[in-house]
Amino acid sequence: MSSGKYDHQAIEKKWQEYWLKNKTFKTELDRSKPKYYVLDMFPYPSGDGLHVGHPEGYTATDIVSRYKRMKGFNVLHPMGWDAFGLPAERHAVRTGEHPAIVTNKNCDTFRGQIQALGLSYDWDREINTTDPKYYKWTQWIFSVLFERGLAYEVESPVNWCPALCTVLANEEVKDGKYVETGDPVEKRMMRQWMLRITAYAERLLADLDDLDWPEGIKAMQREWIGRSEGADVQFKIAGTGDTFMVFTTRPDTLFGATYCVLAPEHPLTMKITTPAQKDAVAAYVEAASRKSAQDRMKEELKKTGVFTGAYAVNPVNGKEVPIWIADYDLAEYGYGAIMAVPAHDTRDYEFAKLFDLPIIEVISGGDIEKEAFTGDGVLVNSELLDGLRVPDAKRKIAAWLGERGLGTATVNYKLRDWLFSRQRYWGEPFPLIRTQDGSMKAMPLKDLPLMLPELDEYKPTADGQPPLARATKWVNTIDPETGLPGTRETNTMPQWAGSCWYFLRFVDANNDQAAWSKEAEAYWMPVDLYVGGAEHAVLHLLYSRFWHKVLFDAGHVSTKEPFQKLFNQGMILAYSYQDDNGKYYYPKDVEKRGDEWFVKGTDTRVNTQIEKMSKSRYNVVNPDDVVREYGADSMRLYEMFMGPLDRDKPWTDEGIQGVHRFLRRVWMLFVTEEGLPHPRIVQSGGEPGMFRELHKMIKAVGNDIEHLQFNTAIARMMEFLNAAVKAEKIDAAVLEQFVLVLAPFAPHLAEELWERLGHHNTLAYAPWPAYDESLLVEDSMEVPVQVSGKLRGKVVLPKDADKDTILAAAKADEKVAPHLEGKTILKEIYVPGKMVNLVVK
RNA sequence: GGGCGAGUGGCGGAAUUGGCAGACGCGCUGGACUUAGGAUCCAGUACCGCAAGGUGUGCGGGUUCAACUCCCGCCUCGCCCA
Repeated sequence: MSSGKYDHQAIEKKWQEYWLKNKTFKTELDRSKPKYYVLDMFPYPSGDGLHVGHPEGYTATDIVSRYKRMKGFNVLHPMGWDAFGLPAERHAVRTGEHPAIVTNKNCDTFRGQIQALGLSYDWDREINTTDPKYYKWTQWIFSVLFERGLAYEVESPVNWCPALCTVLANEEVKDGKYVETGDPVEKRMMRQWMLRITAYAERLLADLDDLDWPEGIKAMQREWIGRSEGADVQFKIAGTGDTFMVFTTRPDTLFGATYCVLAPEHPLTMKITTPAQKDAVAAYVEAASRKSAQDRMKEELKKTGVFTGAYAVNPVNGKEVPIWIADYDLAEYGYGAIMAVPAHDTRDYEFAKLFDLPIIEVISGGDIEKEAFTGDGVLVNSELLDGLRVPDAKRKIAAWLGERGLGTATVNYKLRDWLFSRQRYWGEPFPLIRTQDGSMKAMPLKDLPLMLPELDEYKPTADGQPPLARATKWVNTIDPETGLPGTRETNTMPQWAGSCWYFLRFVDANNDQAAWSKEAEAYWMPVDLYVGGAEHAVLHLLYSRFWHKVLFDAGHVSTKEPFQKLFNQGMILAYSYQDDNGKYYYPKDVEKRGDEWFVKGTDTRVNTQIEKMSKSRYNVVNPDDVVREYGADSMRLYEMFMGPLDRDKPWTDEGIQGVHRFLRRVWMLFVTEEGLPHPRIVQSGGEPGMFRELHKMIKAVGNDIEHLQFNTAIARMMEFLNAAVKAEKIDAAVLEQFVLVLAPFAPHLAEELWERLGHHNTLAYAPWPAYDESLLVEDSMEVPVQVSGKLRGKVVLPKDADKDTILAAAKADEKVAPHLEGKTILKEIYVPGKMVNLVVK
């Protein structure tokens, strides 16, 4: 490396090897230092390799990690693989190859790509959710849940995806399709494992308050949990002994209930339907079973329903009201039955208008001829409630119902229990044995892990059972404790399981006695900074919080929440090029002529737009190419310089050239064309102004890193460089400190320059430079002068000039004076050091 | 319909508490050095205007000596929930 060129490939290879060989970023438990735990959402290692979106969050956390190390923190910064998942299983079904083989290959690819970015992970803590040494503990945590009564089996309507031969959680289904693949999803009754997350609804909601998370994410979780206060009210079915329960947030409007609605899945639906209505109701139920919950909510706009012929008795006044079946009432919410008060509920109002059902006003204040009135008002037509306002009426009617055993005040949640089983091979087996007498028990820790059996084929069986059913020897086992024959569960856990606790494994990743030690957990937890995409706003973050709280209750962890501060990086978008027929073109195949874009060498005009990167849009940027051409330091710097971390922003090739140029200019600040130390570096003296530039920059960059504002931090370094290249001579101490400030951002280049400045050890643990506030003060100040709010001139004065001096100078300024001519000064405002404003008439 | 977020030059974006709008970078224009430039360096670059000056942070109002920033009413886009 004797040449004077900035050879990013050689420099980056050299330092990446150095860091790995010397285990520079290996972290030990060290109580003499304050800890800082910085975590990335670990990736699913797909066959496509890393995407430029991944390094965005990873670079941000890496900068924070490197900065915190220099600030004297003991930093835990680990990486691993969320490696169970469908693509590997599909590959196995196709090829017969064990999914572990392709999974491990993909992990190797990801690791290599991540190491090529110079990220400072402690690779001794790498984890892989598919490793039996890892999933042993996932199974153990499941048994903790099981033993605490939080896991149960149920026969329930599930989202069945025929294309995948598996069920999906509600959260994974949108618009009747699997969100990941777009395959259609239908309803089917199946035996399933559920986790009782609803038991934690209240705490999952309440504990959000103390977290340093984006408000939007907290709002989404609150929305998802969906707490509402109201009452359970019992309705009788006229002429029979049957009753059904409804939950309502508006028991005060009971006197306005003019009909009831049962969900198509409600157990009474067919039972109460009169013979005349049987056919219509049956057809309706059948049609509803084909739609997903999301579809049904969407279709509220065009409401549908059918009359059962039966009537319910309103418990408050004994009036009979018709019972309808409609799919705007979902079986999964509340009791699958509602009382409808069209006068005061928008959806009920629309339904009543459509089917010509009566509308009775019970709260005055609106105009129910026109629309439902949902606001507060005074009760009318409600006997004992007349004259009360809504909140008082709610209290009174709840008490009234309670006294008569007709209802109770209750809290209801939208959150449902978590459907926790999948009909797949490539997931964690449930550590359970069902013995002949039908009882179920969790396997003891000493018998874990329960390994996945080897199979000849990974397809579901011919009769539709999950792939694990093929392993008959594995399924039919002997309970080692009782010696009785038993069977194993053939479902596996969903992909969320491994990611629900991986942050805990990182604190003690190689422990084979326990999932983690108490000491390590107490020292490292909670995660101080967790960075990832907003797409995990609800699912992963809610599931992890739930497991963490269970582990907290069981005494296994010491904090009630896992992630103290959360930050969501934005998406990296890219330009795409599409002709009028919708066909996409690669960026290399289009060119700009004037203001328009064309397919190269043709007259085919293309439209440009900024979109999410995807293979089908031909606009994916491959990080390997970027690293090869510009280097990892340029890649890191560019992704941080593009804009605020939390915002979506488009990738441009010119942009990365800009930061690459910056790094090259930094190189040339230190190294001559011959590869020698630049003569501007002097041991003493040098341009005195550079000290102030340096200290200004140190202060600004440190502050920006603390606030995750990397784009402005980089701008500050660019300003410093612009000043430095103009200086004849610069003190070596100034440049040395500049290298340290640059190090978290462009660590390879910084290490190389640090070595060339005569150091023999890595700068990873060199102290972050301190800035001297007294050096930041300028001797003179420039004060802008406004006349009636308009900028007219500027005066330069010694920094200790007093108000009178400044005002006098302002009035005398040659640019300002003409604007005062012939006017009266009404007011003189001086904001110290900032501004003069002379208000004239 | 509700909640959250965003809207600033040709482009990405800056602007601690209201105090010089456009930092920094890209692009573009002109120039220097060059066989060459996609290297490097210098100068310029919000808009209108020859200039003096005027106008400008999605739109319309308001508060203030002073508003990208605060308040009221709208518009557009994104996400989430209905």
